[in-house]
Amino acid sequence: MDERKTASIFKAFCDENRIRILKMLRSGEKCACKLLEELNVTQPTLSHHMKILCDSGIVVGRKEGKWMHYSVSTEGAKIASDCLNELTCVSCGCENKSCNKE
Amino acid sequence: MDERKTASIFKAFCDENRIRILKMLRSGEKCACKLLEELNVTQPTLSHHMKILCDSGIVVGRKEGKWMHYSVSTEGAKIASDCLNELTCVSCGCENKSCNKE
DNA sequence: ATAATACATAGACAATTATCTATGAGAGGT
DNA sequence: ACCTCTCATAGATAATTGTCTATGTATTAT
Repeated sequence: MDERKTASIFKAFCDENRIRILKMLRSGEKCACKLLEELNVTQPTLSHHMKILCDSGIVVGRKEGKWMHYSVSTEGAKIASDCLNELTCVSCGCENKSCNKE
Repeated sequence: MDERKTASIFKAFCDENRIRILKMLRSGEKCACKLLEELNVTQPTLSHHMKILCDSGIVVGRKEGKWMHYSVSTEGAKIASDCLNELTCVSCGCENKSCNKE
């Protein structure tokens, strides 16, 4: 995966309001209006953050009538997790410095 | 962990040059001068990125004479990984929406 | 058809960040 | 003591990002 794409994935996690949104989504799918109630931002600002979260693949949206329901994407989360592990060599499980050698 | 701290951890991963640096560090500890050779940035810019990486806990520095050697912190990487899993509920291993309910 | 509701998009603006040049600090070599 | 080398810090600047107001687009209710 290229650096640009990797960076875009982790942008999901580097804003305080987006972290708050993700925490709210841990308990399951939430309507945008519900998220809006609990964040001190305007509706367009929430929309902006949801776009970043969806673009990163971490969150998926589902339209239902007038409402948008957002939830954490299991697949997106796995990709992010794998990506982080690959970058930090946690997953290899070895103490060998030569692992992951370029 | 509060949102501010969480965001600061993941800032390590949301810049293309920092991703490149992390990739270089996968093969083990590297001198700053070595990293500088492979990145198209000036020395102060590299220094700036290394500070962010160290502040996030993902990277640790070791001074040796005139040189600074940087490497990925296994502990920092584990914290980041746990943090990501907690945020995206990957680690719980269940399909139950009620898990992680706030 | 009209109005109301929920969300997205456009554009402006302020805060943050990435980058640079210039300089400072510490370590070694002559 | 002086110079050189490596890295950090300070300050300036441009690019990016987060936020707002205003407006547009669907969808639903009357």
